[in-house]
Formats: sequence, structure tokens, C-alpha cells
Amino acid sequence: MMSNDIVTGKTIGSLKKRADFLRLQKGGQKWITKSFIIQHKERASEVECDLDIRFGVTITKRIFKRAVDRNRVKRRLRHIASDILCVHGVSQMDYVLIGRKETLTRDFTDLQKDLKWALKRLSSQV
RNA sequence: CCAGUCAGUCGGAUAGUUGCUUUUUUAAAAGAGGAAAGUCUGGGCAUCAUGGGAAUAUGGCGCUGGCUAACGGCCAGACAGCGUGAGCUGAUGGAGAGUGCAGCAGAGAGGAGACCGCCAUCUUUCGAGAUGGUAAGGGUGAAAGGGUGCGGUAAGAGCGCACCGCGUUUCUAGUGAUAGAGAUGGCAUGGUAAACCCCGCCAGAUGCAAGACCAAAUAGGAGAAGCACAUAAUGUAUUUCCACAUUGUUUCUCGGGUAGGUUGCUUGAGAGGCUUAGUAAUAAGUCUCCUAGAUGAAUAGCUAUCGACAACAGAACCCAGCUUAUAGACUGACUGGUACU
Repeated sequence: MMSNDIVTGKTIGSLKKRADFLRLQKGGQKWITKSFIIQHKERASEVECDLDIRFGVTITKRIFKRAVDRNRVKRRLRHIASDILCVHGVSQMDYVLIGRKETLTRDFTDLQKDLKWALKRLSSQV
């Protein structure tokens, strides 16, 4: 269980169930950047969870054929998510990041910028 | 110095900082590979099936000896082929059990055959023809029923002899594959088994999403207790009444096993050093060490220096191998060539 309450006080954790991912895929709002695709939705009220924010990472085998690439993309997305979501994320929200081809090659600072911008656009939509 | 062969090692390093997983002493320690890959073999482990044995079918393996838990693996050797050489390559049992296959060419393709030839006799229009013998030479073909030489003959021929090859057999060396030597036969026995097949050996099926445990929910089930005011049915031999049981309903318990959770899950045919045995693979003894265990899934981001554009590539139950991918760096032994001493 990941935690980073030194910086913000918000707790952050990962999505565990396949059902959660499907729920976001169906009803969640989506924003596409060059680096990745982000989906978010408010958590269902009946779910009992201590965490403020939850997120997951999806990497398809179709885009990244080799296991080395898949792992690398997963790590990069997970890293920026834990850095930025706990500052800029909204409480009681679930997020899903989906990897694209550019995620592997793009600069790390650009990835961070993209995520911040995407979060801003999503919150303005709500 | 150049070219090459074999064996082995490594697979970016150091420091800082932010963060992740596991363990426990809550602060430390440990944290992807030589192939983690392909899932191709052999095992462990688990469940299911199975009285024991043999045969058949199907599939696999196939020179000899050794090693190993086992193998289709490894080591050593034999034989054959390739290379100037160090060395490399080889599914390498059986074609005297049987069946099959071989286009075209060619006279003839497996107990064969005579197109051009060669020789003898006869005929002759002197061009040649007929009959017979023969297989040295030519021609065809991937392959022509042993090879070379001498004798022999009308011409020839294993027809005879010598050497080589082949078959049979004896002796010697070796655990053996096999090798060497002698005797003898006198050419008969061509290729293909990665064609069917024969012989010998091996194999029950499914894979950790195996399996085990805890356990909301739901379907159907078992037991106990309560309720039955009223109504109906069946049973307790028969009729009436009463009572009881079942069918009803409620609650609880058992059982069940879904979602979910825990476990299997990493101390093992383990790694390293030394000694002994062995050419070696390996074995025995002894000392030291504990070295990922996640489960939407941990190894990353940034900075600096060196290096350099640095490959192939990411554990998912575990071992022993095989196969495939791999930039580059290094070590040792050896071979061939060139130059110098």
C-alpha cells in the first residue's frame, strides 16, 4: 500500500479489482494527451475505503509487445501519478492512466506537464 | 604482428537525493537473467484414474563405455566425412524377414543386356550382309553387377595369378564400439529405413488458474425447537373421537461452497572455498553462507563524474538440460602465416 501523506495529507492507493477498471471505462470522463489517456470518475458511495484518491495503470499488449517496454511504461506512469495526483488530484476520485506509444519515449518533465494539464481540463469539465 | 580454433569470465561503474516491495529488532537489511525467453525434453510437487503381470496400438529414442534423481543431456572413446592445421560435423541398429520406390536418357536399372564396336565362319553385286562368340573400348545416366596390372585368347572374360576391396572364419588387443594379423572363398551380396517395416529400450492423464484452508450471498438438502385459531389429505387393521407423524410456516444449527481472503511460495538433486578419487563429466568428505517472492503485480525518476551511444532482454511453483537472441570487453591454451633474433 503506497502512501505519501508527508506532502499533502491526502492518501493515495491503487485500484485492485477488474470491476473498478470496467466502471471507469464505461462511465468515466476521458481526456487524451500525447503521452497518455486519462479517465476519472467519482467513487461509488457504497465503497468503503480510507484512501482519498485511487488510481490504476493500464498497458495493453497490443501496443507494447515486449515485456521490458511494458514494465518501463508502467513504472513511468505510476511514478508521475504518485507524484502529482496527491497534489493536484481531487478527493474521492478514481483515476486510470492508459499508456500510449509516446509514453516510452517522451521526456519525463513533459509527462508531468501533460498530467497537470489534463487534470485541470477534467476538473473544469466537472 | 596478422588470420584462426577451443575453453572460460563479465554483461556499465561510483556517489547523492526522492520513491516502491518483503522481512523483522521500526531502523536497518535484501531486492530480475545469462538467457528470467521459446515451452522443446527429463524430474520434483499436486489432483484424478488404477488389483497385478504380459501383449498390442500410438508416440519417442537408437555406435560403445561412463556420469546423473532422470533425460532426447553431459564426458570419454570408436567409425565416417571436412579442414594445411589447432579442430569441426554426424537420428551412426537392421536392406540374409517382407513390401515398396527410382523422372528423363539409354540396347540394358537388378540373378540384366548388346546400339556402335571386336573376333571367327559363310555368302558377296566387293558397298556389305547372314550366323555365332564376346563385353576390353565408345555412347547414356546420379548409378552399368568389383578395381589395377600381368598372363591368357580368334577376340575376350575372375577364365587364372598378384595386390587392393568384399564375404566367411580363426587368432591377438580392448569392458565394448572396433582395430590389427593370418587362412579361405572366387564376385554371388547395388541404393533408399529423415519410405512402410523389423529389433531393442522408454512412456497413465492433467498442470500452481494444480491443490488445501477460512468464508458474506444464493439454489437445493439434513436436524432441532416453536406455532397450527381454522381447513384439507395420507398413515397408525376396521368405524367414531382424541392423540401423534408427514405435507405448511418461522427461527436456529449443520452442511454447502460463490464473491473475497489465507496458503501453496521459496532451504534447495542450493551456492562458494578446500581436500581426495577420476583423463573428464562427476562423486565423496569438510568448512562457510542464506541469496526476489510480488498477486492491477515491487528494481524506478533526477543530478554529477568516468565510460559510451552500451546489445539481447523483465522472475510469477521449483530444479536439471536443450534451443533461440546477444553490442562489446577481458583471460588462458593451441594452430597456420610473415618478419626479426
